[in-house]
Amino acid sequence: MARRSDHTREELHSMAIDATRTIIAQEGIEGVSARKVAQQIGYTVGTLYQSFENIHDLVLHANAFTLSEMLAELEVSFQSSRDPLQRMVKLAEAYLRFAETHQRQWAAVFRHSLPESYPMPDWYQARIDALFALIESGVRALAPKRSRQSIQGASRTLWSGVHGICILHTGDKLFSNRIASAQSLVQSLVKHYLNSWVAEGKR
Amino acid sequence: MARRSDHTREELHSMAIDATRTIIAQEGIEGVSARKVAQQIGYTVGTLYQSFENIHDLVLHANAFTLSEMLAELEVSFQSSRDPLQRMVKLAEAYLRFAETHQRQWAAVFRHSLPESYPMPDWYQARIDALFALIESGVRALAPKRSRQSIQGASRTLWSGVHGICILHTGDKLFSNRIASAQSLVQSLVKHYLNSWVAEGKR
DNA sequence: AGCATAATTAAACGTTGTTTAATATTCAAG
DNA sequence: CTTGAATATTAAACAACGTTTAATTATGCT
Repeated sequence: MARRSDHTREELHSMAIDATRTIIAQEGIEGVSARKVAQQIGYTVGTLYQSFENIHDLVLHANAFTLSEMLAELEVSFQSSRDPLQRMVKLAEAYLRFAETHQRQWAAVFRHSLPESYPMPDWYQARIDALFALIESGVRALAPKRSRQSIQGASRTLWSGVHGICILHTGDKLFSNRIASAQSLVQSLVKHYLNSWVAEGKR
Repeated sequence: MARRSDHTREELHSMAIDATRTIIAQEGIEGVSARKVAQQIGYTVGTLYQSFENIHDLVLHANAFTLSEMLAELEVSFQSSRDPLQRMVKLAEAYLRFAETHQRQWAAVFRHSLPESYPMPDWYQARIDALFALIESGVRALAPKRSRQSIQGASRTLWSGVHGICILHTGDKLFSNRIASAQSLVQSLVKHYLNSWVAEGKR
């Protein structure tokens, strides 16, 4: 039996999250189970339930980690270009690249649905907000004069679109990418949408 | 015990699909289970497994039904306007409206992931192809001179975008729609993207 | 009527998330 | 130190899940 002095509560917590992330990376989110995680960290399920409310809580923590990783990469890409439009293209490409590189982790984030009885925690929502804040700042640079509402709308429209391409690209096989690579789709979307949206603002 | 003369194989098949659709509509795809479906049609699980390979097969049939319903509605909307651009806007709006109206059914279609050991059946893929064919025909009307490749790319880009908006809207985790309605996002996406894409073809 | 065929069921298996009571460990007070 | 309260950990249980099995029941054919 593992002794309680072997690991602190905090250590246990992060060990479980790490194990969950490993399982997701190897088998996808469907492969995650309380028993499997427990076994991987050398404890039993009961101990796991001392650190996490339920399995959703655990997966949510693993997914939050993924979101943070992604945000870090996006921020690097964001800085990689000075031209505002090019910056948005780079950002979208980085988003797609992350989805491709960390397919299962990324899928876990956006496929995992929690029961309506279990509302999304604030600390998790904060990650998503940070993501959209980055996008909005990029869009704002393209049209500094436009209203906050307008910028928010364009950001959400654009990023929903980028997100949609990533979903249909990585997850399902809605289209074979022999015709057009996902990257070219993303480029097409960002350039054309922002092109017309910026022009609208100058009319 | 239900007698086998009570219902033909075909009746059983469609009874099970109907029951599945009802459960999805009421409780979402998470509420579907073999036992629940079996009980609702007055048989036991074993009988269900005589009509369907596994639970994925059953859900797939229910989802195919949903896709057909959606396609029918989209076709009506497609005809509702003569102007090619307006037609695409209507099409996208109809897609969003369906996603809103049949939230759980629509979510079931796009959240259900089948194991990689179980490839998507042709009859299911055919539904998706029909959907994209409709979209492509609308895009082609906007730029008849452009290459098949180009039209396919634009169609997929655009519809991935529309799809993404619907996902983030109905899941409504990502943004509160008090700023901009999903409908306005969809309109914005379709108009601006096609605007610039069509212009590019005329350069 | 009787036999073969097929449909249906009840029961089982292994898995899941979660809870429970019992046990083991820690920590503080005497 | 020892004892006792507090807590961590475990093993076992529960209900529900997908799926398979053997046994039973209904059908169709000769």
